[in-house]
Amino acid sequence: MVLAKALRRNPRETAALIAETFDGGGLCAPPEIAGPGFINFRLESESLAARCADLLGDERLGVAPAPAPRTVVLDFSAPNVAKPMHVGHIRSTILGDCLGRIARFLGHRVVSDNHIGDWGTQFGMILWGWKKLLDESALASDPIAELLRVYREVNARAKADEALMEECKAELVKLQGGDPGNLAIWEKCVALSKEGLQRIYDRLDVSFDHWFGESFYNDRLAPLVEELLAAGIAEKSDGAVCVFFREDERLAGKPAIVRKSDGGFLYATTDLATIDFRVGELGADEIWYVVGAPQQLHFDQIFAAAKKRGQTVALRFIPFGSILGKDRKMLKTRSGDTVQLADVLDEAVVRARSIIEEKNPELPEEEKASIAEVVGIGSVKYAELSQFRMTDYVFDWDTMLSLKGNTAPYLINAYVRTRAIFRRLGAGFEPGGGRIVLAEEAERSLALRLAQYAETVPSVLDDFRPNALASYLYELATAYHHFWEACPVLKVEGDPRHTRLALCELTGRVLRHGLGLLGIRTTERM
RNA sequence: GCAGCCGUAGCUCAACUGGAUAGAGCAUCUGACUACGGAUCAGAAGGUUCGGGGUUCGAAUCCCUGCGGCUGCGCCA
Repeated sequence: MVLAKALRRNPRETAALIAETFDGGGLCAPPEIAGPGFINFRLESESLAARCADLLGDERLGVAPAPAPRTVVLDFSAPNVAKPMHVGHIRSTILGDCLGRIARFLGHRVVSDNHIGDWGTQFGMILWGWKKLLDESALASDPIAELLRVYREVNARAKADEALMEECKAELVKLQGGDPGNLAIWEKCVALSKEGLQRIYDRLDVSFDHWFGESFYNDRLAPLVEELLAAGIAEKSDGAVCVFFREDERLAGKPAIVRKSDGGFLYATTDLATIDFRVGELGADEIWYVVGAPQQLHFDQIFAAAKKRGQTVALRFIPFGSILGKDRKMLKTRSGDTVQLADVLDEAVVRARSIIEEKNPELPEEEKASIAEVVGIGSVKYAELSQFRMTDYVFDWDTMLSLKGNTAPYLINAYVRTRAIFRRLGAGFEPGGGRIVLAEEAERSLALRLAQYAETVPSVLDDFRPNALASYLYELATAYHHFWEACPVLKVEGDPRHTRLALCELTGRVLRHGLGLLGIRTTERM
């Protein structure tokens, strides 16, 4: 129909012409024309069966590597130092990690860089609090919690006390001026925070190639601003240095400030310096920013400024919406605080554990614990990845840990069932154990689904939609359950048995692999 | 005020970027089992895709407009 439109011809006639001249070469039956001009190709069972046999021998499960691999610097997670990660960081961390896994699998060179907020105004308050409010023993037992307590308290006090706010600013100025005492405290804070963050990343199975935080760029900022001024890209305005975008209708009234009137720099400055570094030192062809949607304007400005400087690197902003509570407001605890990521993970594991306890109490303790970890963390990740990143979504334990529907437990369970067959069989899959003959409709539709993995995985990167992969896996699991109901495996013999074992084996592999691309582990039992 | 994102079943979400009768899950109702793991499956019901125009063979999707929600808008990050 697209072709007919371009040729300005009748869609049905065009379709008929194509259908007549098409030679399926044995792959599929003669095409049929339907509706306003659709052409339906029906795969022959033999070619579909041959495809399954190929997939069984293919570690990549049919997914072709990208024809033109790129070097992608992936900017995600990026929490602030001395503040705990809260649920808002969940999306960036999980989405970014997943996109990195998929890009790597497709053959791209992915350099993940955790651009942590380890420099900035918040350190004025932290330094003041460190000196006046710090509880050393609390710091020793739980550094992150103590840093948070201090930060919150100073923040609350400073809001109501202008003199205190000035003292905080003075501490910041000392730090920025290189005061040894403040620098030492700052370094200690950063080190402690990194340890705490790493523990969460370990649990999430997320890792980074680099942690080039904001402070890494400190001595590159002044020269950058001078260069911008010299090139006529930036200009002075009310004492500050700004980049204006007068030629751009949308950004015309919204300059990016790269140096404050007091001489300080801002995150726009850092972000521009960061682009230089990533292109120059990391060899980036593309930079992907997995950052919340509210930062849209900021990235529009940064990208426009980079373009003015002649940067040709492909800059991609990958925004996402907010996580809401059941009241449809930003997720908060009962006491009104932001919800901490570590608490979310703990609760997910506890809830998963109690479900396992109920369903399968006879499993060994140790196995129960590890299953609970996989299912709990997997559920949190899957809830995130299974929906379109831009929609604000409602955080709901019962939905994400449900054993039914589009959830991690359902998918992991489907995988477990594929393994159960072979456990019962007492042996692994034997590729030479017979012929694959797709006789039943449930076998055919499952095989078709399996063959579609090849096209589903690359499509995720078209618009950065992991939910497309999630939804494929869910449909695969559903197809497998239909097959399971309709086609007994171990009660038949010969080719039907081999065919069904092959389908179980392939389904298991695709589920495990696909969940792996989402950053979710599987278990053999649950 | 200006800009961005969003608005789909009672609820939570899809819809391969312009295609066929808009699909799932939850909740509701009806069925199947002494089960190769029922942690399952079959079925029913549920819709003016926020309203109104437009573009075309064809619109949830693109354009215009109104309404509603969220977010951002020169010296925080």
